[in-house]
Amino acid sequence: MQMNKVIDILMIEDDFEFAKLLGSFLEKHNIKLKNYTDPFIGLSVPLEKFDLVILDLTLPGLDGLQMCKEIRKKSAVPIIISSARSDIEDKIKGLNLGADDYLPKPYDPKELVARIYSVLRRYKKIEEKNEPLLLDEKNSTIYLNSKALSLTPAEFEVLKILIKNYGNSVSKEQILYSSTVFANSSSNSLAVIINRVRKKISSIGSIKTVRGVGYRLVYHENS
Amino acid sequence: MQMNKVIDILMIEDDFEFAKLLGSFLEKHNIKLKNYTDPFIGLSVPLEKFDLVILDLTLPGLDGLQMCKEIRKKSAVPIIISSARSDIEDKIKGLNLGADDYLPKPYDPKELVARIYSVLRRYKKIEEKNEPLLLDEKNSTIYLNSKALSLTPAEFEVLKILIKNYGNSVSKEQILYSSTVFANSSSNSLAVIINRVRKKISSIGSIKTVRGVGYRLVYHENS
DNA sequence: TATAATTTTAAATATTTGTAAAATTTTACT
DNA sequence: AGTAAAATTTTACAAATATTTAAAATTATA
Repeated sequence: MQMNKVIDILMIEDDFEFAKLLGSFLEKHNIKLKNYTDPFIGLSVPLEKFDLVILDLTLPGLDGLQMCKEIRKKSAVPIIISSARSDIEDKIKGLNLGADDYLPKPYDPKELVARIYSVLRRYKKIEEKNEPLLLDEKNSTIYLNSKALSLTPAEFEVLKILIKNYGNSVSKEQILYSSTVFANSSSNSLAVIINRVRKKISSIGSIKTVRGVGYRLVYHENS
Repeated sequence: MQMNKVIDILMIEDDFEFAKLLGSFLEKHNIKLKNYTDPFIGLSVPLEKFDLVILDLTLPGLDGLQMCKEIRKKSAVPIIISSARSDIEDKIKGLNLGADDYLPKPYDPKELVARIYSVLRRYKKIEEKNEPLLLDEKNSTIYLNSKALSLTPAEFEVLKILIKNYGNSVSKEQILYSSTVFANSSSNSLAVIINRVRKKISSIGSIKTVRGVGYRLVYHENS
């Protein structure tokens, strides 16, 4: 996996030797591991310095599940629980307390790396959404600079397809046949709707016509 | 876990009996499972209808990893790979291809449920605390921001169906035939009830009309 | 049975989509 | 460049569909 940025991970694990070994392995994968053998000290660390937390369940003095709960109270940082207890109930409790993954010990460190990247990929996807038009299909809503656009159903369908095919042009037929909304539409009716959508998104982009074919969404330079 | 909304899951699994069994287990946890034994048919399904995909790795005719790749090409839908192959290399490949989790078979279905919720929580597909409308079917009550809404029987039925189908639109017929409350209703009577429910939930959401079809519940942005 | 609450009906209003004609832009040809 | 044909856009209005209102009918409740 291609990665330019070093990933900072906080681990709470009382087996110091294991932590050291794991740390040097992760280093090769662009991951910097900071381990605390003492959960109380680990908890006092500023969590925002880290991209992810690896939590051992069998900690001295404090239950790892309890710790997971404590972390979730103050932060949404991704958590991977790792534990020698492969008890199903522990797994379920851990995941329900807000952990993102649960990895039974012993594990192959390569799997840990894959899971770290998987969790972070998931996490990032939510963070980085800087497109001027944001499609929320479940809510049938399109946000223009995080403000909901007021669109009629037909307008929504058209813009939805254009957003989904951003970067490519879309044929008129592709739009017309995409939804029952256009069940009895002539192709001129589509032109009318395109015209109306154009006005509504004019502040951030435009719909270029691809003559003889269809349309293509483009954003303005500074968007 | 308290849950309003039914979670729609697409599964690609050639063991039909297993799928059936799992489906009825998940049902108890508010999860609706749609299984396809044929990966090619499964791939042709509109992915945006589903909240998550469960993928079996050992499929006839097509490699599961290949399938994972195909899905990722067209969608960011969460994917959990489940496989009898507990080979580390497969795990790593799967996770690196964009899967969100990898669950070796055989697994406890309870763990699957926990992992489904964990993945969806990360995707913010499910609102943990801020679900503005909470359905309590046993007590025939709907809470708006934890305050009981005053609804007539017909209003309750309508809103219940809309909440349960949050994310999808519901046809007028589907509502009308759902309960004896509407035994002798014209479709205009439904419009009147929708109108009244709209007023009651206006602070946190709205009911969008799907022209020619029915209605769909949506929540406001800041809810 | 009377009263209140709820649902239904029907008519008025409002919104969304479709149509057709005019205006504009693009293309290809001279 | 100039021009005619084709494609696309715009406009204004018509048609279809959905919403709102208020009052009548029904149902539930005391």
